Amino acid sequence: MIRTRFAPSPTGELHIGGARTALFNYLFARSAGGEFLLRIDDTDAERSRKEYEARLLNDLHWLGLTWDAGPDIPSDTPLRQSERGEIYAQWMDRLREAGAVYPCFCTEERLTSLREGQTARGEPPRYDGRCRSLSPDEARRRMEAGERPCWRLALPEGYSAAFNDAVRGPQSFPAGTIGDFVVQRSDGTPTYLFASAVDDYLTGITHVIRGDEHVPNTARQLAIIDRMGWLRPVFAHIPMVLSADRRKLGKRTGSTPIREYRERGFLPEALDAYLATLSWTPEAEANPFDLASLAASFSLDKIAQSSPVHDEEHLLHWQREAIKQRGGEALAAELIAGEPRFAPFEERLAPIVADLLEEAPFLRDLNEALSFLWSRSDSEPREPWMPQLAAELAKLASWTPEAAEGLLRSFMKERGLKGRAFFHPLRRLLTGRDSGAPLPLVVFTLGREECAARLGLL
RNA sequence: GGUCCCAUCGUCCAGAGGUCUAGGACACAGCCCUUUCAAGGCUGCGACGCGGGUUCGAACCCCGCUGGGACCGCCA
Repeated sequence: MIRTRFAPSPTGELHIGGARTALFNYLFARSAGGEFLLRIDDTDAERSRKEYEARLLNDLHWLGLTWDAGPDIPSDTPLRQSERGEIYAQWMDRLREAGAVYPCFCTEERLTSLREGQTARGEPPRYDGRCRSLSPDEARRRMEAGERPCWRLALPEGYSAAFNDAVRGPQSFPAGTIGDFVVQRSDGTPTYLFASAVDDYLTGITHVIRGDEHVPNTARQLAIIDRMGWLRPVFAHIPMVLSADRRKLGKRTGSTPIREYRERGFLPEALDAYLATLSWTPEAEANPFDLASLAASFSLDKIAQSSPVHDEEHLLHWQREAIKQRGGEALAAELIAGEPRFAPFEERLAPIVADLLEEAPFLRDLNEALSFLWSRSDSEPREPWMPQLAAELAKLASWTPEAAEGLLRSFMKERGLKGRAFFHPLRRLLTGRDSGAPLPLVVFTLGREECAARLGLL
């Protein structure tokens, strides 16, 4: 059974890059009839915040993603790393028993100057393995004296890692590229590298789909996985989404939180459809606004290897398409839900909404564009022919947009009025604006009485 | 600096040696439609980074260069 996971750290809000990683994991799992897990990687107690976790879940839900296991789903196995301390401790013991790790007493200062020296000499900065040669007795003595070491994985001599990436193909890391890395901090908590590998193993993750900034980590995690003799998951590193300045989409560089797009009125299906075009394209037959359809079209080997640039213009395009997709009927209902004053026009609202949504990509625009329905502008000048028009409108046999249009046209012709000379003052009076939906639709939506009232008949 | 990755219109994607005088979408420009602003329809603008190979033939394969990016934490 295919099983994927999205494992964000609750240290900030979900943004485009994270959402896209989550979506791809979701899509891949669903495309294979597998499971999608949500795990919270909060081993960094200092930076992790509970409120971010809640927001993460909220945003993910809003995007329409569902998971088969997650921190909000009751289970025997907690999916929050901060609650899995005992599990990591157990596996750390195994690592220790196997002699795969050693305690390191190096100070932060030494580590820093070590790095600086290496960098200055043009060497790759990495731990030099000094504490590896510490005798067990010495190590015990220092621990008993109160020193708190961190624990590093003892990389085999000449360790090099190779794996086959599902999107990037064969990858290899020459020996000597990485040094003995920390698996457990001196405060006893596991590092991401270790906790993540353990969890992926324990939860049966078959495919690790993540941003390609993690490629170097894979070599390290492979060292753990191989040392423990675990079955390796398939790794699929997807190109990171870049901001317009072509930098990593980070906290600082133009990474608008998903929450903000939501607040600005974007539709979740618009976000999903947009996200799906970043390094991937759904097949032509797929409905980009439907996650199931997207999933049916998804495949890892169709993911491009170059980094896409986040472009809000494109997002906006998908928003336009998505809102059209929703249709006048559904949108009219939402409009009323948000603004009760639209209620009186309920049964005539859909057509004008359908027309308007072509130019108004957001619900709030629709709201704005239609506010004339419940707010009259009585200060507009009335033309002498208006009461007569109102009278004819009142006698109209059937009240439909088509009938209204027919009457408007013939009335205009009979009076010898030119298009603009007729429509413009009418629009001003009826809506208080210079532009908007086609007048016949405006008239139809307002209704007989309201038209009569505004035209000065009553 | 080291390691790894990437390289098609301004942007997002197609393109898996001939069907490519490179296709679509967004943006932009023009035209049409039109009571208005839009939308829509049509047309246009616009790219295989450079240099070498391999091949009868290269956007697609190889090498080099250039450019861009990521990573090198007791962050994830």
